[in-house]
Amino acid sequence: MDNCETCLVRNRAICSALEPDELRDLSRIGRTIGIEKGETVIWEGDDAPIVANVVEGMLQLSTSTSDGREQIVGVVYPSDFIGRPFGATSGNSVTSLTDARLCVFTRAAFDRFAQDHPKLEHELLTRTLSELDRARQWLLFVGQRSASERVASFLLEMSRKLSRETCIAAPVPLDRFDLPLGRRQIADILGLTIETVSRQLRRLRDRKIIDVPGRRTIEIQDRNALEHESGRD
Amino acid sequence: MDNCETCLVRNRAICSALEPDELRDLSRIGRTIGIEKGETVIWEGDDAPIVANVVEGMLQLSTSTSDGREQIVGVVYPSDFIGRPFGATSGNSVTSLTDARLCVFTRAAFDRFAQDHPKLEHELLTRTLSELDRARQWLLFVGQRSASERVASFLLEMSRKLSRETCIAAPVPLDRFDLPLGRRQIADILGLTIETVSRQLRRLRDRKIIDVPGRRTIEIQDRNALEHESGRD
DNA sequence: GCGGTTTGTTGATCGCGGTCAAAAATATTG
DNA sequence: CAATATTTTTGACCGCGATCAACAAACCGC
Repeated sequence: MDNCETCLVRNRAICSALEPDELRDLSRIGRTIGIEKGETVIWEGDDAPIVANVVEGMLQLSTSTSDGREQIVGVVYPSDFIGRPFGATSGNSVTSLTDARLCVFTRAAFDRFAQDHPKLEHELLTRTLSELDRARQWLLFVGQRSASERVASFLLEMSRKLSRETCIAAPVPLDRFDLPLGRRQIADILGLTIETVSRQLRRLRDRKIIDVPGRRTIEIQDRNALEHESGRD
Repeated sequence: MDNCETCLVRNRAICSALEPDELRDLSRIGRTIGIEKGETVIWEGDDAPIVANVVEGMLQLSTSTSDGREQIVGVVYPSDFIGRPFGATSGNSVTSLTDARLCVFTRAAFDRFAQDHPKLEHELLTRTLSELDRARQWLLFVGQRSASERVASFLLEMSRKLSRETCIAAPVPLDRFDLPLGRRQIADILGLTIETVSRQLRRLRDRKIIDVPGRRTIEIQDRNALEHESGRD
């Protein structure tokens, strides 16, 4: 791998559990790759040969029923870990929503490395436990939230995530930002149709809670109202 | 703890990763308790002081929104592990759906034990990864399945689970069984109302796919048709 | 600039499953 | 066993969000 010292997610990814010399060993078995929007890096049901850290970008995890319906089961951001170590086949596909960069390892090499480094395994365990909690939060979202709540929550989440990425020191949510996703992708993530997303955005605009000057630009005009709409998570 | 050698889940719970002497050490810090139907053993948001193996019975994991709506995010069976080790607060409540028996540990003692036994941690990690997959399957269920698919899947699942419990050697699904749950609980698990569950059961009965001789008794008359209704998972 | 394509918006309609209300079946108690 | 409480079934109705269809706007190559 190129250079862990300058890595954007050095302190937030699983690597943070390792000492400098261990990190060097790990870096020997990995490499970073760039992937472009829309690419699928792991296929559901496959005995996926890789695992990876997300360095940059935004990817979706999706599962589908035998008759073709698809459900987004999660979204991952920089410093998140993707793939299924330790033998089992991956239960979901991983597709990039934006251009992205990953720090990938062959699963075999990663598994071996993990077995020898309990600290890494422990870190992976706590992360997986958190991931499980997030998945269950998502369940609440999909199972209980109305369309308007979903759209409002989504906008707030994006406002947070986008500020985070640009400036680590000051995670102040942005009131104006460009969506990195199209309506189709937003709709998929929220489990709605693009028409419903569009209508909800218009409703929020009519009520002067947000403004949508360009199709991809969002300006939050009344944050409190938006939080209220979201069901105050 | 009383007696790990005769424990019903000795070979299926996390304990299976341990050698006899290690198991003895673990057993020193745990104890089995009986709980009755409806009891909540872990509260959402609490800094839950315990973790446990399920020995007998069936429990639900649930999360709720700030405004009171509740979502069942999982169901656990014998040999499953519950609770949140390593410090974080529990993201969901755990409530027994039937009378149950748990093998409980204080979280502090369990955490310490796990740190000293990487094998146990590894086992816990692989289980948590599987649990994550199950949660994401559940997401698909809640997000995409129609009421009839949900009810059909549920009946098939119960038919499998109930046979498993009675006879480990021959996991042949039962065609006739008593539901351990009332309509209210079934509805909660499936994310439906009791009325809808009732109507779907009647629809299946009318079509001679199942029979419901007593309110809690189910007899599967046409398993293929039922599988077809379930969307063939 | 202009056609063509993709992406997003708006409108009309429909169906699933929720809600409310009441009846029926079953459990529980004295 | 009657009397009450609880659980389940059934019916009537309604609203949210999907679907289908048409239109508008941005993007693209030339």
